[in-house]
Amino acid sequence: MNGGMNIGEASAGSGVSAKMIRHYEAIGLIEATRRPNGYRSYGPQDVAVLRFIRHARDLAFPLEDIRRLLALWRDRSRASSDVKQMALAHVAALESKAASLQAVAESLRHLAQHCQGDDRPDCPILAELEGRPELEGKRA
Amino acid sequence: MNGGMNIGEASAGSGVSAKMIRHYEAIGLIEATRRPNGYRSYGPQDVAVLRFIRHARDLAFPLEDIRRLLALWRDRSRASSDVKQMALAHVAALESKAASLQAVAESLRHLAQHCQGDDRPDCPILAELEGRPELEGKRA
DNA sequence: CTTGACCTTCCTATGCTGGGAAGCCCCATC
DNA sequence: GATGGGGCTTCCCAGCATAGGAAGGTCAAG
Repeated sequence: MNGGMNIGEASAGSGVSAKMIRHYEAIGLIEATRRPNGYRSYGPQDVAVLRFIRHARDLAFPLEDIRRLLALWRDRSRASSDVKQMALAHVAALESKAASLQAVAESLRHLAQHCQGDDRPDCPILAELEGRPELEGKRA
Repeated sequence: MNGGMNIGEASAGSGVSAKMIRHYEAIGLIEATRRPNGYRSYGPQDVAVLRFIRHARDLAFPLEDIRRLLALWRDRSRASSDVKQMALAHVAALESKAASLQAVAESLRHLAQHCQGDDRPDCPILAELEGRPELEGKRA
């Protein structure tokens, strides 16, 4: 017990898979000291970082955001406004995504509503997908 | 004018990028006849298929679903119930995804609400991300 | 010493789309 | 006829975050 967990223990203690821990290291999100035998070694502080990352992922922050959040987290002289700004921007992105999914679901549900759903082949859903030529030029 | 559009025209006429048309062919979603010089050639029917695909993508159907939708579309003896079932399952998936995004946004918004957002470093958002150890074992 | 659990790296896949390079084809214009 | 340019071809790479697996090293217990 020279004070260091192997990746498995760090994983169990943080809820981040060993696979992901290595990945986060590969992309420079975290670092790890190595034992003489090449094994990664983690201290409690490292595990705290991993937990932080997982929590942020649970809140659907992209890894690039997390990189900045970590920097803010470690910077004891940070301004909370910076964090809040990131959070709110992220909230906006999430809500926008949610709204557009909801909108699509909505319109598809309407289509389905008009579909008999019986043994006959007539189906407004397929008819809609088929669509009129529409002369539509540009796609987003 | 032996009756055949090149991929560029098919793209313009369907709203599907040439890149994607080739990709759809590569994954076996569509086919294409070739001219003697190797160029792909598309007829109006092919363009209709591409439009169908694009409409389905606009409704966020995954390509595997589209594969089945295309089969149903072509099958004149299909039962509309099959289509409706797929559509409703997809609607459910979309709404579930939207709801979870919304839920995450919600909780993050609450966190942000309690953050002063000023020059001081105190930030409940970071505090939450830091989190208590929680003894949490398994992650989804 | 063997076994087995753990660790290492490296490659692959997912789902959908875009970007770009290298090279061929064809038509119009000079 | 030669040249230019735009379209076509294929193939590779990128992202996002995660998981799976292969091949091999390491270590502790039996």
